[in-house]
Amino acid sequence: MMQPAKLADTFTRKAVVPARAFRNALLTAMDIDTIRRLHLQPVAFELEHEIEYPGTLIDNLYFIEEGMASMTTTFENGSQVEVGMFGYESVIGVSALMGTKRSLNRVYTQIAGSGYSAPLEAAKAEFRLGGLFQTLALRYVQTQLVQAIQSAGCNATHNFEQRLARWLLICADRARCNTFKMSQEFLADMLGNTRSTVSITAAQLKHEKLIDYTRGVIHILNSRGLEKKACECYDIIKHHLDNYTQFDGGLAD
Amino acid sequence: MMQPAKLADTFTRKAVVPARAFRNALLTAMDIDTIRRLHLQPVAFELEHEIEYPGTLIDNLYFIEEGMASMTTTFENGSQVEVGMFGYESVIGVSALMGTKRSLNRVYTQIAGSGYSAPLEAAKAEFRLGGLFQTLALRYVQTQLVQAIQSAGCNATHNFEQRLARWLLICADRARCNTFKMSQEFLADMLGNTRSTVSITAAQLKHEKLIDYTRGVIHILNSRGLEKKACECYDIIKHHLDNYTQFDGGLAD
DNA sequence: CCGACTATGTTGGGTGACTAACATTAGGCG
DNA sequence: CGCCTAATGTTAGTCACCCAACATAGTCGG
Repeated sequence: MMQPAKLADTFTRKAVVPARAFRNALLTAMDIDTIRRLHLQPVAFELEHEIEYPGTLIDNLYFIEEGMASMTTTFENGSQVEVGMFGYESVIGVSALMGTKRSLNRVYTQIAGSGYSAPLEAAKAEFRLGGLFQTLALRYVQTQLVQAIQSAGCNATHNFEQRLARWLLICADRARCNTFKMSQEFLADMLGNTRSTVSITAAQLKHEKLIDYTRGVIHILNSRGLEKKACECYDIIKHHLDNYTQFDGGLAD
Repeated sequence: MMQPAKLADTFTRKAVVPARAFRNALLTAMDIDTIRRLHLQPVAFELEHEIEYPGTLIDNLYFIEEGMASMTTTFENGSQVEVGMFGYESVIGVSALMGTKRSLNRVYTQIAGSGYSAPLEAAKAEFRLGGLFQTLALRYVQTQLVQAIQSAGCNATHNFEQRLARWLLICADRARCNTFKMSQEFLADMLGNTRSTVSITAAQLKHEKLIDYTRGVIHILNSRGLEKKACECYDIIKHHLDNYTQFDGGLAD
């Protein structure tokens, strides 16, 4: 009832609808019975909407279909750094399945979009069954771990241009969109650098016609070229994010 | 038979031995039946022994009782950075329970010690039961994620002295030992900096009587003082590593 | 006791990024 | 249309750290 017209049919008429009616990678990989047991509710993610906040009880899992969200840590000195990105491939709140009741980091919408929520209890019950949902959730956690590990190394070794290029590419991949609203101030925060540094580096990329931007709207013009600027971390993270729902020839081998 | 005298009794005589005969936090938290089903075998971890290597099939889980191991990523430019530490609180190879068949990162012994191995199949079977072992393993994965996330942010914002102090403290905690063999060259590799930087910073800490060292042996003289030098990341990581096996008043609340 | 080696100290020059200003421009809005 | 504000450009001075090289000093095997 609260679902968009087409998807509502999936539930109310109990039609055998192909799972790919979903735009979220995890939901797409699940069978219709699992989906039904998750009691999904459509959600809109408005810009800057806070999906998780440190110390708050996790009561829902969120599956993003459109848009992008960031996970950040805030330090005592006030600086915040992004430590994970969530797009259509993601489920937010899995740490609640891992034994943590409260959010550890802030997660909030960077690119407005939509998705579904699932009550934590339903998700937990489904997880306990040990079936496909558990398998997928665990594989996603593993993917998140890969992201964090790679970021840790990347932040310690790669220069700002490489990291900026990587960030833009991953963002575009997660949001399935080459244009997004995002000020330089914002990018500086995400990458843990200053705005003046962003300004200089972004200008360089713009000059090389790899990206374009004006007043808070970034456009990726040449992803191939940008990939050459980015560090290897992009390929590694992308590979995991793209393939973790695949069971043949994928990451499990 | 391959087990040390005292522990061998635990198995062969089927005596009701308190779980705290173990020195590993996870094993300590498990009941004797679970332990038995894991088919543990004692292992010695010699210095620089490679426990995991990227691309290699994971066929055992390892529980460290004494000593310390590091997980590192190696980049195309040849530099390697540490992205996780394993001590008595750890189990190595959990990613195999999460759906990855092959190691993604290198894990090797930094401080020689000992522990137990469990055949992957036994561990998987136990995990599938959905009992205490699954709960603990998942909570440990969550802990690893916290470590990686915190490191990612830390590497992006905190200076070298803070990170060195943090590293030394965590190392000492993991190995339950204030003295360990570790050259400055090595520390430089772990922290993704150069040896000359380590030399200067370590000399400073030595001058302030917080640590002492000679030719590859580091001694922590004043952990309190060192904590003041370290960034907040130390407290956060320590808190998770120390408490994740606790079910009351711990992290789950 | 003597190399040889390993671990540490030290330095000078270079650079990427920071801080803290101030300058400029594009859009939104009345 | 013109003001206001948010976004971006730019600069000078500074700092942390890198690189590469060389200096020194314990330690170990012969």
